[in-house]
Amino acid sequence: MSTSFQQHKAGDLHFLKRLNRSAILELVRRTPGLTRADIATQAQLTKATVGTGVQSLLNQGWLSEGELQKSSGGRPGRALHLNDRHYVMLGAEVGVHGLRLVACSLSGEVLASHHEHLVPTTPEVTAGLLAERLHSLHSAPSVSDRHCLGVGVALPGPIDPRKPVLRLAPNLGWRDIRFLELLRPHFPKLEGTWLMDNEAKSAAFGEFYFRTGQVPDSLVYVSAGTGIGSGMVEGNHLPLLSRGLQGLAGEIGHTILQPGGLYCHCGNRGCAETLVSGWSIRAALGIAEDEELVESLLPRLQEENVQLTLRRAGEALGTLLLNLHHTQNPSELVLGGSLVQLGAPLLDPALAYFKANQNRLLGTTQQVPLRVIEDSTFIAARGAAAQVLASVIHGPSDLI
Amino acid sequence: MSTSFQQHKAGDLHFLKRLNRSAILELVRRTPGLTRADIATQAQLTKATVGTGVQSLLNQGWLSEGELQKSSGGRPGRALHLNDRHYVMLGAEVGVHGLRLVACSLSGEVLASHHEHLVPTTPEVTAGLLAERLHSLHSAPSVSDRHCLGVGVALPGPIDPRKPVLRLAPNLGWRDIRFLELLRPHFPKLEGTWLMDNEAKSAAFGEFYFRTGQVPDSLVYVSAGTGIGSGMVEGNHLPLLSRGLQGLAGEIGHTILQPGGLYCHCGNRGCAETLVSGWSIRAALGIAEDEELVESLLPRLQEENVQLTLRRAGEALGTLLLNLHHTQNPSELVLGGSLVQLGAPLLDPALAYFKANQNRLLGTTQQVPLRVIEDSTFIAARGAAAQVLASVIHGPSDLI
DNA sequence: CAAGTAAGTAAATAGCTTGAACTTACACGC
DNA sequence: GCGTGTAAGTTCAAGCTATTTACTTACTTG
Repeated sequence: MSTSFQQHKAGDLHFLKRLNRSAILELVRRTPGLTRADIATQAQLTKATVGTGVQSLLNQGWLSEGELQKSSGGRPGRALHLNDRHYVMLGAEVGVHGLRLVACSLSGEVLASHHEHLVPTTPEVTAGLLAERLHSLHSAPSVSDRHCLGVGVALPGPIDPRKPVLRLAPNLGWRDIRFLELLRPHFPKLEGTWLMDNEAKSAAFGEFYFRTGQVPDSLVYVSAGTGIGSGMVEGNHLPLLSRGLQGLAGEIGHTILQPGGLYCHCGNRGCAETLVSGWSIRAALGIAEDEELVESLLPRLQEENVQLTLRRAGEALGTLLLNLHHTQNPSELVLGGSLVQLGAPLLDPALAYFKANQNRLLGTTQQVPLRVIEDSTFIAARGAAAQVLASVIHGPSDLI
Repeated sequence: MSTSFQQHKAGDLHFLKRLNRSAILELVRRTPGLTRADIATQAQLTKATVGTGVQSLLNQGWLSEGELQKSSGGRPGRALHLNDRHYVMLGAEVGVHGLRLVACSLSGEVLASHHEHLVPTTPEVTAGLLAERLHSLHSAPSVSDRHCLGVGVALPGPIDPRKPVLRLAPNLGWRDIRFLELLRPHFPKLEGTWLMDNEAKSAAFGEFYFRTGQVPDSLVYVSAGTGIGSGMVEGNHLPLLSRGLQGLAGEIGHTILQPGGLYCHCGNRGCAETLVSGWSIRAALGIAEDEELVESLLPRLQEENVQLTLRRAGEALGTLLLNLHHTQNPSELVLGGSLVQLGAPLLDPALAYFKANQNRLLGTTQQVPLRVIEDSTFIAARGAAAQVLASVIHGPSDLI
């Protein structure tokens, strides 16, 4: 269960037709307002092919026609946009501290959302509750009249790359859970794509896929919360999300930053998470599990030991970012997760370290764009919805 | 200049035809001995399409027919193989200590090779010498009667992902070199693909692309020599080699393993290369630049300080491997480079650390295959040749 | 030796993109 | 206000590719 679409080795005429439809849709998605003529130029197709392709996408509710462009001497072209009123994707995140749900339009706009706190419990109970909330969201006023493309679920742990199994979620206490199998029976009628993925990977995918205009070649999302994870997306036309052999790609919280350092819950020594993570900050400052970490720390940011702890964690985070820079060198880095809300005491040392050291090797002045997401509440859920959309556009669906 | 082929967003009938030819060729390449019927099943094409496709590939010298398969009740199928006698690719590596060249058949067999030592000099002189050697290789008895698909060059530094520029080769003292532009004028007649890439990436690509039978989903090659670099390849049908925004993907020698540690030549502190690399071992043991590192160390392996130095370097190497495991989690790790020749004193601690700690997080017993290449003299050059082949098969060539 | 089975080939058919001609729609100059 | 120029978008016959169906080939089994 993933977003690595069958690289369709070969195909027939129907396959070619679908490929061209996908290409047209992707072009308009990435560059809203394109005319048929623009598409023909960019996709290397003839006007005729684009014309019929666009017509069928209009009929099926994927695209809508907009205003006329300004003429540049001849007949003005008609702008094309995503039809943002016909389809909807549902996305959800099962986090350590609660459930987050969104209903998304094709362009990534959040039509409706829901967030509730939840103490970690069994997969079955969680699935039941999530199903209930999904049903509510699906019947919300702005959602219920749309065709639903599917449901994506983001989970806090590594996913098997070959089958939809959550291998481990240390902070939920789950292991080898086929979460979709618990969820689907609650939706006997809802057709469409069902998928699940790691939360950092879903978030990375969403941040990449819903981008319009200048799209980066690759993007890494770093999720800093109870644990630290990352996801990398790459490849413009057919975005690829690496999972790795065991789904461990992006488990950067368990890269070693301090050989011989403190013991991590995984059993290794000196993991990044022993230096920067929700749990290590709790441990350093003696904050109990049942207290909200961010809420209890925000009033205490002036305390000296809090400042010191966060500065050290921030330096480790900066090192982690630099190591990603020298391992995957993404075109854009995005930093999210609940720890971001701790603000400057944590982030300033991290960003300062990264900015000061990223160009040492090449000696250039080009800075890798690094974006900090202040409120990442719904980022992973929205990313899971993006994965649903991508699986429909690039996958074997006959909706296109 | 790279191996990220235009993801041909869309296409016409001719494009589809070419796609199917490529798919057939790739299938036979990966699984020699396949029959037309097998191909039809695996590529989801009809017998008729496969028949005409195979015929055209036979005519063009890509495939050859082999023996009849054993019948399973009906007419036996005829085995298909790569025609390993018609084409040739040239690959070269410009290393810190010399030039390595190979001529490769389609299956990756080295038909002829050449290795010579060379003290670092200017790009122009190097290109002139390499051109001379390439000419010799091209006119070697087993090579000259074949059609040459092109030339690939592997270089010891990061390559710009958008244009064929070697941005930096610290150990050669080069910066921003358009090496192909120095090389091509020496070959007024030789048509075909010309490309250059980082040596670890070329090596990774070759190890992945020439594999037959069970092909891993992804592969990381770690090149341990004067510096430390890596390359990752992913995606079975259309192998993708990530370079990153600035070509820094795989510069794992400059990931920080020891915050606040020794200064690296890049200006940062605690880079992996300060702990494990040709130059850091030289520095630790006082071996001069003009001595061959491996040759001078092999007789001294019993010395206590040598053992200690190599053990510490080995532990750092093990950490590096573990960090790759938790960042990219490749299906297979391959370790090459000149330092491998130092053998057990360096490798044992590295492999032991990696094996002991790779499964802590998931708690499984599945071991990631880790292959050590004893003699990696021609690995990168052969990989560059593989990239030439891939660019012909997947690129816009009309040879297929 | 006949029947059965599966691989591979040949010819007619269906479906997609193309190319060229055509229509539409605006801008510009007089 | 009108004619000309330019470019967007549409229409339809033509060309090309994969498929479908029927057929031939070639070996195994009873």
